[in-house]
Amino acid sequence: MEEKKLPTKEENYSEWYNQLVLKSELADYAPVRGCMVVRPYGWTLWENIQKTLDNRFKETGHVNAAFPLLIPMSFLEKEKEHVEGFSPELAVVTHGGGEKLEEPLVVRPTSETIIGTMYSKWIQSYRDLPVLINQWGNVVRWEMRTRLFLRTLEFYWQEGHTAHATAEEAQAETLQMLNVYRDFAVNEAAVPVVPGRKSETEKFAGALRSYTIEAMMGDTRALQAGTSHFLGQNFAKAFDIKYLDQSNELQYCWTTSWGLSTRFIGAIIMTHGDNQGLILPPRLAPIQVVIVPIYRNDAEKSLVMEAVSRVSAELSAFKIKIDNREELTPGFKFNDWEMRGVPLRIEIGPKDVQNNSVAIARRDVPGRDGKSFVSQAGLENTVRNMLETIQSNLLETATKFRDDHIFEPKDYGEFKSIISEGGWAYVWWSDSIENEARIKEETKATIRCYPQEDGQEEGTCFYSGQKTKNKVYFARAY
RNA sequence: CGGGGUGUAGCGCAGUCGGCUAGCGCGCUGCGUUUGGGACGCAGAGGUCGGCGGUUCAAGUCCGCCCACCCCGACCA
Repeated sequence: MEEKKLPTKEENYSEWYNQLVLKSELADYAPVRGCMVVRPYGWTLWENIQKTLDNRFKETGHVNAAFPLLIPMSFLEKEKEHVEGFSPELAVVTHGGGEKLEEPLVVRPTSETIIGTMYSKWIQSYRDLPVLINQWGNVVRWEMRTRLFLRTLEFYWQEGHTAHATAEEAQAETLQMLNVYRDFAVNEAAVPVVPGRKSETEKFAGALRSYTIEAMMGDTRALQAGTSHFLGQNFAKAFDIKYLDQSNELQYCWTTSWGLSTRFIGAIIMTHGDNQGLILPPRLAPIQVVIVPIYRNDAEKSLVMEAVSRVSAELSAFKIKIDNREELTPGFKFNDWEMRGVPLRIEIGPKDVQNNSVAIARRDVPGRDGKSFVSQAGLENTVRNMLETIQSNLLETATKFRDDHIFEPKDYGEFKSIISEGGWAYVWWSDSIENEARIKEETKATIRCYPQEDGQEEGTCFYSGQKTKNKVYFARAY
């Protein structure tokens, strides 16, 4: 069974990641370079992410809508920084219906421009505000180097676009949605993240301020797992989004945008996966419990299957899968479902029927230690408790891993060895675009975020030696 | 776009000082035995050797051009 074996995580991280995505049947390569086919197992995971996030969006007053895939080129050109930021990675449609188009259309890389255009029509009065709309969809960015889930030419995401009467309200929305992402990452995906503000160089093209949740992957590299942008009045002015306020004066709106993509699936894989394969957080897993029946002959089979259907009925509150494939041995199935990250496995064999028990194995605890025998009585509670234990254990393990790899270097020498040996540097930093660029050039590390605004304490910048109130995380990133 | 690498069965590969009918492992199909940690036996199916051109009695193998993909950089959610 050479084919099912994964490269080890430690020896070849990217190969491990790639094989894991392919073999667990989350995704496959598409016949177009850099594009990805999300397979049913992966898409179900994405749907669970969607449902969870969508609920949070609704709870915070947002509604969903759909905007076009194709955007006139001129729309993008209305905001200078925006078009400069995105033009290198645009896919452009030049022909339609067999004829050359008068104006080329771009396949949306993000929808600020088309949504802004619509908002300028829809918004007239302060009574129309705020507008709180989200869109689930796909976008295309012509990236040079791609990687399944992490960076593909086409990806699936949600993008929220809101318009407000005041800067304060828009800023509050930006931070609220950042917090929705943070909460989702930590409490649903068990991915510990550092929320914070992006540096000037790293911010979104056209934004006044960008915020991010940064996650640490199993190789200690950082991943931007979700972003929320305060766009100020940049897009409102470019797209003429204006309203009459209560004193009958014309004002520009303040807008925000925020997004989280299928990249987050990559974050889950790289945060929790081990040498055995995926480990999916119970709250998002497409299959939470797999039941593997074990029998030697028809007599045993009918006894066992009878118990299996009783147990599965008992567990109807969970997402369960009965693996009744006849042609495969139990041992094979154990490994198969472990590779695909199913949090709990229940084995039911003749002995269990006799003892009114089941064998239950935790994916997050490798080997025999994770396996125990429990009574069929009260199984629903047992399973619920174990899933919760797994969920919190994953978060705990990932948080410890992250914290163990964050260091506070005193000087640039220490900084360089931390970055090259694998870790994040948490340092005092006095803003300097030139110094930031030099550090990136020399170490490949970038500022991941400013975790706090307006710190009270003061320290000495590790690079320039100047006094500063800001601390930042530096890391190599995906 | 720079540097490196690979294209031979669904997947992973061997075969490359030209040579006769192109091979191995896994997977796939059928039958039988198996089944509590990646089962075994027997019998099968499956290939324009990435493409085009050249050299030769003879090309998967040598030469030229092209194409695709992967890895490392610059760019990015």
